[in-house]
Amino acid sequence: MVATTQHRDRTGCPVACALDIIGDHWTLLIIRNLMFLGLHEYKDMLAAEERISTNILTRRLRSLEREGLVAAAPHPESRRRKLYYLTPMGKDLIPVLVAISRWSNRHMGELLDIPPDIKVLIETDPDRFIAMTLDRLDAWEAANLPSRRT
Amino acid sequence: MVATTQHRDRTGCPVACALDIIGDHWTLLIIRNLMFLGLHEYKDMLAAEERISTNILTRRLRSLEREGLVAAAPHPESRRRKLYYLTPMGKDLIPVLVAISRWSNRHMGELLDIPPDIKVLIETDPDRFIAMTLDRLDAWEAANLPSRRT
DNA sequence: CCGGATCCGTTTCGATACTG
DNA sequence: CAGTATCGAAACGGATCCGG
Repeated sequence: MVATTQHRDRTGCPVACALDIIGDHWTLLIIRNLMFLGLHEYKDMLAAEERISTNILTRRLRSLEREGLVAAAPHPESRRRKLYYLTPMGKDLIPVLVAISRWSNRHMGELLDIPPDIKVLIETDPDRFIAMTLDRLDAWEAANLPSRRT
Repeated sequence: MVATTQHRDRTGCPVACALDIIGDHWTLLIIRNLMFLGLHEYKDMLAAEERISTNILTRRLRSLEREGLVAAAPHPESRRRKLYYLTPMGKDLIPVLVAISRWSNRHMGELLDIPPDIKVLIETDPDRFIAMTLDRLDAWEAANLPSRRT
């Protein structure tokens, strides 16, 4: 059996430790799917525009579950499907994603394709954007994870 | 000739675009070396605790220069050595690194090994920590890149 | 001595076909 | 439709070699 992600014996550096968990091409994209794009199912993420392949998606989801950033609940419509969602530890990455987005907006703005009002909001009032996003996630959880409403 | 980093034809998503540039295991560590650790030379980065290997370091430095996050100046003591430093675009990643560090502090605090006062500062007043860091970088540039003092 | 390029064995990734 | 098996492609890691 091969571990999906063995921690490299990195160091005590906060950046290095975090990168051991989120420092690959796909992990933050999955977090983004769950945080901003409302993609909570395997098939939805497969269909997302970056074209992740099936084994990679499975591997990353398992890794994220093991690390405690993502959890899965049974799907109400099917025993096989699952609803993936961010744990508090995963949701806590929102400032990272927002910082990354702001950097992209500043330095490769022409290439990007996001709604202008979001672009403006994220630039002028990132804290409000964060609060709105967290509210959305809470609402989703209240609607879809009734059993573990905190 | 093989490109050191071919942009994957990702999407217009700010997160995806940024990850095409900074989304690998080593790039952000090199940025960290330049931003926080004062490691401005090839040999210093090689000696840094994460043990990057020579070819990877070279490849990443070239990639970062090509992307415009890092630049190199001639070393005053040797024609062969170079002084690597962050461009404005590279320095602009500081909120990203700070956000990552804060996430690490919150979720894997016991594992980390950073000075307690820095840990407290970065948690209580990240903006001040950022300002201090940028001041340090400016001072370094004024001392080491006299020709391009802006 | 030092930056860094090259070669090569090993590991990881990724696309596709396939299974239950 | 979620997840696995397979296998070729790419990335990594380190030793070594080169040029100044």
